[in-house]
Amino acid sequence: MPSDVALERRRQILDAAVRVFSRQGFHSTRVSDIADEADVAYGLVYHYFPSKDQVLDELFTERWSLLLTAIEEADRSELEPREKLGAVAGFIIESYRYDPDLMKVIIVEVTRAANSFGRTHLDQIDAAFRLIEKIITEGQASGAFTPAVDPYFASMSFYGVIEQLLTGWIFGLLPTGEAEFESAGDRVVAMVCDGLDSD
Amino acid sequence: MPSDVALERRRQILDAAVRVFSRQGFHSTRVSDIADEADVAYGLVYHYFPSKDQVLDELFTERWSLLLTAIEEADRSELEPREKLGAVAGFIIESYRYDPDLMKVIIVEVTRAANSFGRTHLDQIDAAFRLIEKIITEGQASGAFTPAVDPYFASMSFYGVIEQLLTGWIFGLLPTGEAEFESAGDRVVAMVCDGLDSD
Amino acid sequence: MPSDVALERRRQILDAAVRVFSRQGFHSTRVSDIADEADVAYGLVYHYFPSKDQVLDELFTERWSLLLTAIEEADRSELEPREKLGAVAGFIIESYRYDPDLMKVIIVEVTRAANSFGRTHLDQIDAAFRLIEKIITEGQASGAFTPAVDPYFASMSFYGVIEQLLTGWIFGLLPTGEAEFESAGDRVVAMVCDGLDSD
Amino acid sequence: MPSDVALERRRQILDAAVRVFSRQGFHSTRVSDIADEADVAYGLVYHYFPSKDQVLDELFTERWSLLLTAIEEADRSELEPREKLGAVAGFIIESYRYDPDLMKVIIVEVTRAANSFGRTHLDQIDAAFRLIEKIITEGQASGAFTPAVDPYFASMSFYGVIEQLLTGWIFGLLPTGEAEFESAGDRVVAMVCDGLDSD
DNA sequence: GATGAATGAGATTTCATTCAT
DNA sequence: TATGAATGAAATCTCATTCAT
Repeated sequence: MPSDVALERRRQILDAAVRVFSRQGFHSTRVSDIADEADVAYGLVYHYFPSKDQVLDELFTERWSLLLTAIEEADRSELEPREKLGAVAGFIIESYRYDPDLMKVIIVEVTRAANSFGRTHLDQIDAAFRLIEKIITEGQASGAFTPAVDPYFASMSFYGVIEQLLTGWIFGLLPTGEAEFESAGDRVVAMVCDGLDSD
Repeated sequence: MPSDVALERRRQILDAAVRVFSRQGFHSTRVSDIADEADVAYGLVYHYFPSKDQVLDELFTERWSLLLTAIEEADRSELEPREKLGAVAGFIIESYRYDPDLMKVIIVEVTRAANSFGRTHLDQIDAAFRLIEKIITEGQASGAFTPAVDPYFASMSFYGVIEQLLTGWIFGLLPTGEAEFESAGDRVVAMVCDGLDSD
Repeated sequence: MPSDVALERRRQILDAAVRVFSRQGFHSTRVSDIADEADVAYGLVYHYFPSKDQVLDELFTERWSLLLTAIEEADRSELEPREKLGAVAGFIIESYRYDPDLMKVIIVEVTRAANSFGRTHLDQIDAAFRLIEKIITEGQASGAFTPAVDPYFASMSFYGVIEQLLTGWIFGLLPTGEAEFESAGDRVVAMVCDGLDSD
Repeated sequence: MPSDVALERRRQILDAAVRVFSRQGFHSTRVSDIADEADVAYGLVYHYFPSKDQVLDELFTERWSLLLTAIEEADRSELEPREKLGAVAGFIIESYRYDPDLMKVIIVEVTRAANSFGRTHLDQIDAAFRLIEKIITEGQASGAFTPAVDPYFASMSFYGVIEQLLTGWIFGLLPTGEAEFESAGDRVVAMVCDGLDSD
């Protein structure tokens, strides 16, 4: 039963880790950087986490489980299929708006890291794709979505568009700002649902 | 004027690097691993490349410039806009089919590596997005594509779908095989151009 | 004037330390291991002992002073010289029978540790050799023992045989059991006093 | 096929390790101490040895295998049983005379280290006891030695006396010098074979 | 060109000890 | 007395890079 102050310290370290991982990347971050950023002693990081890897693992899992919950909720809602996708996109975009550093870390260090963290968390990552797939399958059943596309492929495409959007923001290739964040969800949904072709 | 045998050695080392980078990831790969895989002496790697980073840089640049050329060629062709996108997607998919290790390395180690190689090569990466954007802009001008979407955003979405497709293959989430490679380009184009919505 | 409960706690910690030192060796034992084994809080070890070294120091001194007393008593007794040596050997063997972990710690961590605890406690160690030497010298004076051997050398030899016996038990090279413990003292004395040669 | 210079470097490091292990003890020796003493760069130690432990392992095994060979040779010789024991004692004593640091390291860090190196090398250690046992058994068969003592116990006793002698030298409790080294073997044999009792 | 030994800066991790409560 | 969080000084080991041959 960890005390409140202990939980606070963990949070302090996790938050600091997000900032330095985001700034320097996981591999260029030394544990001492995390400790310095958190303004705690070196060893305290190891008091709370067994390893540097575990810090990232926890950051990822914490946030990703929220994402899974959000997709499940969208799926269970009374929304139209297209709106469900909008809710999912909106959640991810809001996550970025709220804590861009954390989302940057997740996208840069985990979801494509096929030889390290991505492999470790593959089940969790795929769980999101499966949940989105479910929304699409239901949309196809209801006639909202075309049956012509494989729903799992469509799920990955949808996620790919969102991740590329965030990547654009991270790299500074796409503009950020209130207006952008507001409209981004709709643009993603329009892109994926309406497609490029005219008419 | 490097001799033929020298060029062969360079190639030998680059090809070996692709294999080990793909297998272990860039950070887990030691220079000695590259040398061992290439069956050359340790120091020879440094005879041909100034650093381990440069090996990856060269692998990326070599392949990415082919991609840029391919997109330019597609753009200059007489194809319909939608077919031009199909040509681009097809080129990337063929690249993966031909040398999955190399494409894995590029996607895993470069295009999202916002704090290292992705940042270094951002201009080259963005150049691809700009070329694709051009195709889309022209498609909008000709009436083939809807003017409702921002062409640069559409370009990134298009690329995001392809990269996610390859990521699915890399992680083993999507099936690979002749049939899949054959149809993949069309599926990407259909996804991006027709969208999910029925009719 | 430490309270009874305080003395109990000290004992609890010392006894736990014996078990973990014996099991893992002094260097592989963390202070937290001692605390865990003793079922007390981490910091309490430092409440009772100034350092981890001091715990071992105290374990050694406590037991070794009993040994010194035992040898002195044997010397002061009315026994024959050979029987005095038997009493000394018997005491050490009984010590092992009674608390093999403690004797293991003493032999493994102290009496040969020429660069650490053995050096620190050299006076106490040598005091034992001197007392045994005294018994032998008296035996030589009384004609029981041959004057041909240097009594200090003989003392060390006698102790060396006993320590090797215990080492054999510790390593599992020599069998342990009631019968072995019962006969061991006589066998040591026979070895040292009668020698190997026949007749 | 390591080159001559490579073998020389290994030797240089091993010899330096003997000196620092002997001076400070294994646990108080940092790898940098070995490197400094050998006058080589830090990393070179790891170029030749996978770990600090392996350095000690090699030192022990190298010397101990010589001891095993020496005991085997003594056993195979035409000497009387008592003289065979003298040859064994003499070899160990000469080993100490020739390289006291190495023998100190072996006795202090290995042969009693029941939780670390002693356990690891138990088979090699016991092999020595078994070979000595064989000499004693043969002595009993020939009538030279009394059948009253268990030969394995006698073997350990014999070794215990020698190791205690060396321990005495190491601790400075027993005088060293040419005369002592010369006579030591005979004294050990006299002690073990003739015993303490007069006639 | 080719070799692989040599270098040493740093990274992670451990853990004895201190200290605030 | 008792607790366990906090500290930070090492220690081991890695490995990119250099260099002598």
